[in-house]
Amino acid sequence: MTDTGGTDAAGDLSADLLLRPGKVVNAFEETVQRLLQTIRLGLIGPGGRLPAERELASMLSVSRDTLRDAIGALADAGYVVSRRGRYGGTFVVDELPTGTPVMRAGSAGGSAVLVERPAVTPAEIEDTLVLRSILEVGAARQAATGELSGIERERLWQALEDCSAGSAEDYRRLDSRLHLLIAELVGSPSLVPLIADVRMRTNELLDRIPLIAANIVHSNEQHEDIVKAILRGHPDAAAQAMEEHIAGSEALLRGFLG
Amino acid sequence: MTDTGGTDAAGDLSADLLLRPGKVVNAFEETVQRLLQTIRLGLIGPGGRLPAERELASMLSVSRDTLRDAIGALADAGYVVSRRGRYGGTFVVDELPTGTPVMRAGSAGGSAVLVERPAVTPAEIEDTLVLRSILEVGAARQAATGELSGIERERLWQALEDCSAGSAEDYRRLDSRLHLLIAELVGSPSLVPLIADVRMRTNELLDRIPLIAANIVHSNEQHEDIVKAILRGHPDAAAQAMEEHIAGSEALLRGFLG
DNA sequence: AACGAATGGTGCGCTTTCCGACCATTACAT
DNA sequence: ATGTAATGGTCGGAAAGCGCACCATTCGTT
Repeated sequence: MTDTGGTDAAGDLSADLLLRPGKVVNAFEETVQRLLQTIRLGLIGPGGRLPAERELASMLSVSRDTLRDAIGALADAGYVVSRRGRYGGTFVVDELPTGTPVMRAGSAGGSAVLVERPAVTPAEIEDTLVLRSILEVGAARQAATGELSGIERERLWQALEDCSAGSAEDYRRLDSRLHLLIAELVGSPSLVPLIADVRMRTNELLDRIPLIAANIVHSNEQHEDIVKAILRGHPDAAAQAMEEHIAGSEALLRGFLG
Repeated sequence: MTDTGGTDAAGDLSADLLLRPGKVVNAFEETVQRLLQTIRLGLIGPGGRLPAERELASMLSVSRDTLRDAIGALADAGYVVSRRGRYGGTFVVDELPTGTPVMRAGSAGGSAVLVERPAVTPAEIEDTLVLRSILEVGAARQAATGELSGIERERLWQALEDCSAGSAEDYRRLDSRLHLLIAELVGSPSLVPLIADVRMRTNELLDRIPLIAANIVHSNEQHEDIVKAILRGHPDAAAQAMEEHIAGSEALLRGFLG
């Protein structure tokens, strides 16, 4: 076992918790997950167009080949379609496939396909929910702390209205969009990917339980409380509203999956 | 520019904020940073021994070659020494080198060395401080929420005492250790690397400003408040104590670097 | 109808990383 | 002394990823 040395008396600590893989696996799967995030979290909606391959590869710091492999996997899974020629590009399909996709090595040719995710442990559920609470509540509080420009206030209100007006099938995506916008308004670029990631994990859990119409109505009311608190600049109120909002789906998830 | 599609009216959103490189650079530099974290954050103290190369490579999900390159770079920089033979291994040196190390391509042979970090932008400072506030305050609150075992309470108290008793030169490391232990006590494995990372970033900033003895005394008093609040199970008190603690170094950093 | 620009599609060589096997060294056990 | 187990050190082939150049297709413009 790891020995933390003798200079200080403190016993062996959490060294193992830091010595873990950084990147999930390889550049290819990493890229697939990234693109899946932008699609499933609604940052690029149905019918929307992805940046050109060369530009996108540059954004993600991967080679164009790797990016094309990832796009190919997403195309096979039915998430995107590519058209070439001028004003062509890669587009998100109108109706997204259902189910929770994850990667598996392809059976032939060296490419890969998307398959169902196997299972989820109670520990992973708890991990996700706790982390989500910390990040989202903290983001709401910080968003209400800083000054917001007129444009930002407008965008926030617009996202709230979209979320209320959207149909049930669009709800998950529009909801993610609103939460992600709040994270963006905090003004800490590092925060956005973290919340995006934890929301992806949360959505995977939510996909396993039924969607109840009454919950949507309730969520929309809470969204309004959150947005109002942020716009008024009340950090504690925003944090509390977000906490209650989070607690709702936490109870749901613990009830169905715990 | 990215078009988010026409199905919903919401304008183009933060797509760019998600489409960014995942891993910092390559496996080698990633590994160096990881090892540097465990050393500089005090998870493995001076004189401490790293896990065997084969095991460590497995932990970090990199090949043994890459790991050895990273260890070699750290050895060149004076952080570790390797001894071979039975009961040998790679050990952290007794006196850590000073300065803020970062990677640069080696001049010969394909290896690399550690050099000084160039600069830091105000935006990056703000990003780090905001993220730190969210994570550390949230962690303190959550740590005070859950039940703690006797062993955990003991470790927490021990870390607090170590921190108070440590000399000025050890303070940064022992301080990080205490904060990281709090994160560990939350029980959300995903949280620990996040706090470790934001602490590394914070420490890099703190290394640029003078260390004042009075601040250490003050910090230790605040540490005691935080730990007591956690042990007593008062989430709001723990959060507030942590917030005040954070605010201290925030003011310091903004004053010197802002 | 012809041209040009933007885009996806394809092929090739180079570097990095990975994987497995084997060698060299050391300290403890016998 | 001898043996053995655990460790760092070294080598060679395989795979993944990268960077670049070039091809093929489709649109708008002229």
